[in-house]
Amino acid sequence: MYTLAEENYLKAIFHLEQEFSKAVPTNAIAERLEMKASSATDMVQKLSDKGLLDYKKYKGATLSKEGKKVAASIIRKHRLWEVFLVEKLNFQWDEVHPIAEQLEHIQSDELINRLDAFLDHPDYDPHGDPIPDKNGIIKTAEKKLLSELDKGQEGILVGVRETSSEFLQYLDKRDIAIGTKIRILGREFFDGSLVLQVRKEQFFISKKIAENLYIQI
Amino acid sequence: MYTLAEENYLKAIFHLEQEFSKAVPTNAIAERLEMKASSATDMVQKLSDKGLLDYKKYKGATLSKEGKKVAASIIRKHRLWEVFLVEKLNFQWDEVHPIAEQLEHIQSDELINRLDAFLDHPDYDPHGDPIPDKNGIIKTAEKKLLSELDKGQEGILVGVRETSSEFLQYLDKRDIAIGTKIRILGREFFDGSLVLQVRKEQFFISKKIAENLYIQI
DNA sequence: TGAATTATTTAGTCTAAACTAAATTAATTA
DNA sequence: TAATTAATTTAGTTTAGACTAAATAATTCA
Repeated sequence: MYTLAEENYLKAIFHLEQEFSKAVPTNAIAERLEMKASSATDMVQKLSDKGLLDYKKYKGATLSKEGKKVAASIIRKHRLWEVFLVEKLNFQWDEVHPIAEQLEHIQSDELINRLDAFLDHPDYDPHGDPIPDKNGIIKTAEKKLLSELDKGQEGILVGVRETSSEFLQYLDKRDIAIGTKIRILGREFFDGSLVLQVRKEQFFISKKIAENLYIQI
Repeated sequence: MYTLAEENYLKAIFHLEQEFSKAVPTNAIAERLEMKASSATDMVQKLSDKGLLDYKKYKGATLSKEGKKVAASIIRKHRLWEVFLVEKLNFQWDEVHPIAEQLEHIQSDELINRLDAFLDHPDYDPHGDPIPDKNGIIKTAEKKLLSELDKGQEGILVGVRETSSEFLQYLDKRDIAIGTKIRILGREFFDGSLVLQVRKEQFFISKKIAENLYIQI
């Protein structure tokens, strides 16, 4: 088994690999985990020695097969617990992250299998993120950022990139949730802001908001 | 907040206080936690400095008011999670302890309050142990060890002292569970063994078994 | 391209929480 | 009660995982 610190590093590197689509700099890892760069270097070297990631000095780190497996299992646990918190305990979707952040480290395969069954084998967490299966396979749905759509296009909100309370409450306030249909009525070139049609209403949203909403067309 | 180690010490001392009904020797704490005596001494001194327990060198430790509160809250969490595991995830009562041992350290009052409500505010865990309320109050039911009953007496099994898998499975095999009615048909003075009536059947049980079953008359 | 800047690593320190071995206090027994 | 044994504490060590400061490598830009 792995320590809490090790698990947090593996998870962070997993997420960062997707952003970078290449080896992740130690600095990025440190920043993500709110630690000093030297701490990240230390841990990356340790995880590399353990075979959980491939690392060349000054070149950044990538997860090994085993590292990916561990990271995916932590993410699976995190997202299943989020579903539990929202579906069963009636938490709001903006409240669950910090609690799932703790629950994801509970060690028991049996527990997770049973939780998965209890929740009816969900495919997505409350933010629209896919839940890896037992083997760590993540189904990646076809989706685009709202900011990439053209005028006239429409689609369904299937996920959010940001998960801060502020952002999620912004959406709640406007009754925009996973599953909401959105059409682009217009776009402002100067600042990238958009005019949307949602149900019978029109919304103005900034580029920053549009860059944090995933749409399936 | 308290560290995992601190929480484990407080919980252990809480339980040991009930066995000793006086200050708990550091050695007993070390034994319970499977650590060396010197480690227990260190931690006891630290917790004493923090005001979580009263401790005089060579005299053992007792929980302070604050220490009791913290310990009770951990035990509350442990027992609520056990109910969840058995009632919702269909675990057997002999499987839940090690998982609850991890879950009890999750920090979120909101989570525990909602879990409590989701479970319909249970009063007892699957082993018959009372669940402390939010304020740490534990309702202690009137109960006796089966080994203390006289011939002819009868009562309901309301709890178990041992919670090892072996013991709980011993009971499962004989269909003895919390709520089962038990009558003492006879007792052997030589070895303290008992003859019981359970439903239509007779059981012979050893003194050791009888000393681990709590009965309400 | 070479100097300046930025990123990364190395070396050494700190703390929590365990340990071993030695010292000390308390309890037991001859 | 004195001597022996048992319980407990103290002193010093170890490890994980953080840190700071200094050194080194990579990148950028004049």
